[in-house]
Amino acid sequence: MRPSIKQIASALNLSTASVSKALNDYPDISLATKKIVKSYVKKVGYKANNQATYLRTQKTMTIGVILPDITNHFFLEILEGIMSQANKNDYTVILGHSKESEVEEKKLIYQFLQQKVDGILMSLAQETSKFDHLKDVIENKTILVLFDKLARTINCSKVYVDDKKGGFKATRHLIKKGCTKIAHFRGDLNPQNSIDRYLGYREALSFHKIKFDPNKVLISRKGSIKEGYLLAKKLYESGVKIDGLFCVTDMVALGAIRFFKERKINVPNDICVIGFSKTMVGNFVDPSLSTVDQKASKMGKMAMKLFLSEEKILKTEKRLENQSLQLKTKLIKRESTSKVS
Amino acid sequence: MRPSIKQIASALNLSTASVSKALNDYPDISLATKKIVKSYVKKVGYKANNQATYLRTQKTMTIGVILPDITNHFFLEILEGIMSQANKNDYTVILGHSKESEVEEKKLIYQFLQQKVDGILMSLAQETSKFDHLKDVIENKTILVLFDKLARTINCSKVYVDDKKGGFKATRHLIKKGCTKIAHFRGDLNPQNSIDRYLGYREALSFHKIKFDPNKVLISRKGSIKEGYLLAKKLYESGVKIDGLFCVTDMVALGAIRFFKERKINVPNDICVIGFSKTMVGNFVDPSLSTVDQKASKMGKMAMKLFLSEEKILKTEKRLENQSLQLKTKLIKRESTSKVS
DNA sequence: ATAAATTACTAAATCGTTTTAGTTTATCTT
DNA sequence: AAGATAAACTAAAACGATTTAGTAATTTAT
Repeated sequence: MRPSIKQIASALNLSTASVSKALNDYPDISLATKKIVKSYVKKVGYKANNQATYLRTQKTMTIGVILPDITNHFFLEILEGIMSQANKNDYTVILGHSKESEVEEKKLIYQFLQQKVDGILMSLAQETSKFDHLKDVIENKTILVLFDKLARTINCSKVYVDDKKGGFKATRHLIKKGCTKIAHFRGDLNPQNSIDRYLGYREALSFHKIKFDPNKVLISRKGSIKEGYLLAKKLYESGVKIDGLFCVTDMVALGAIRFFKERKINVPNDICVIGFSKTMVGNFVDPSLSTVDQKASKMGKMAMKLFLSEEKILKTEKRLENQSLQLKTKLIKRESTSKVS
Repeated sequence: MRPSIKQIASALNLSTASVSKALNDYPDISLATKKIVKSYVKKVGYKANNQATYLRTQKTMTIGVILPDITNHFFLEILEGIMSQANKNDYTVILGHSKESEVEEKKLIYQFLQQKVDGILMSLAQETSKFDHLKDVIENKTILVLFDKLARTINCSKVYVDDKKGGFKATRHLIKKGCTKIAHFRGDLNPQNSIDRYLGYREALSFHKIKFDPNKVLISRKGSIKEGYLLAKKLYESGVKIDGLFCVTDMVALGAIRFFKERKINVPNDICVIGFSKTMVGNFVDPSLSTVDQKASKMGKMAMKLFLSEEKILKTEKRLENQSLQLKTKLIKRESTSKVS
């Protein structure tokens, strides 16, 4: 077992206070003893016990991360971004998986508060509609950073993507490829993201003087492949003719493409299809899927950076001061829209 | 801020000892006071401070999980399995990402030991060749459970897949489809997994009286899509004719298929291809990829269960007693081998 | 009626650190 | 040379829980 400060102190004929101070570079310890302590500590492999340290400092050097869907590559890239930044700054990451459930999300938050994490970085579950648990985080003087799916009304740091502009870019891309009858499979009404993408779609249409047709807009609630397939089928059977399709997520787009393939409708020549999110799969399917990159990894990195800067302010000024950050999207052109117009 | 036991004690005119005992159902506290304490605690929302509790109990109720590649869906399914079990048993999961690097792996282990996790569940990085850090885990009386990529010589709990049988099944499947000239893109020499898959391949060949041809075996070091592509090219240009291909991972298989597509070689009719691991993508590509399912989620679940049973023994008998578990694989037949023989 | 046993509590130590408020010794002023 | 200052340490309290050993009040046994 690793030695404690007490054992080190008695081995070096010093008080525990001096050992602790030497290790933390207090000015009232002589350079000579600092050297002795540090070299001895290195020799025996002493490491401070984090839990004990917390008791005095109230800092655990851990953050809690809650993801709504751990199997979604988008969130994993975010996680990757968070973790690499966390590591650099000696933070440990506790992971929670809300499975898009509000109940699980709440449980995780209270578990994390009990673990005394220094901050919680999270994306809200689809379901989540009440935000009391988020307020509790702030009331516990724990830093809260929301990313991707967030609550506008909560007063905390936020990182999100300019979905409207993203929707605009996707739609404009289809228009530039010569599409004039562009459908949109939008997301549910609840999370702001899909509303914004829809608004971007509308804006691109009106910007290019294309008349908006509500019959070309269908709602996907779950954003699954299956739903994409079914919506494409529904649209096809309704007799509405299209030559372009912008889907709220890559998964929905993949489902739609699968349907078109079955009906021998050629993508991109008959219909151009574009998704949203740059999921991994999109690169491997045939045709490869054009999409809008949300820069997931950067999002994670930024979320962690916002946490760090808030932590700094909290330390010096004893108050939470938050900041918001909007990231730009990037159009990824691939085969599913590579029609020559 | 949440109240401490001290505040609760003084509010109820009790000692901190009695409050603590009441909450932990000690027999020397009357039922009446237990009721009073518990209802009061519920009212004010008291939750024990985990860090403080640890100091006496030496239990943090956290486990550390180290994954070599967080972007690999296989490991995420394992993580999912671990986390759902962990949640059920009130454990918190700390996540580490070794990025297939031995140095990072070591750093994470020592970070976790410092955090005083109750156990470490991990899969080794490709690179890892020395195991001193694993021994340190055990010496610190911390439970160690290895899964997937493991070190045979380390005395700890293990969950792994019967790779040899898996390789056998994959190869036999190709043979049943009528393939007689079966190539194998095997993994590197280091991790046991790829050796075993290779041995399964050999065994299936000899079982079906097909002569082994070393020219049909190529080594993939990184297991990437690109490498699969290059190996297929290399084999093709070497003039060796094949009608079946078993790849050490799905990624390698995808790369190979990409090459065959470019050369207008039809999969599965000209060459049947099968991968290993059941990654997500395999289901979406065209043709969809046959593979060997490693039951990742179950693996995670089992890893956590082994931890829990070891924890139980540790608590009662104060010693580490480990256990190993081998899981069966499952053949997933899809389009890439759907030739009619 | 007295000793023994039981019940229901509490005081205080403890876990491993950090930090405040001293204390001792040496050094500097004037 | 006496008082002030500075340097280099230490004692002890504190963080928030758990647990051992002990105590007072009540009940039981003889």
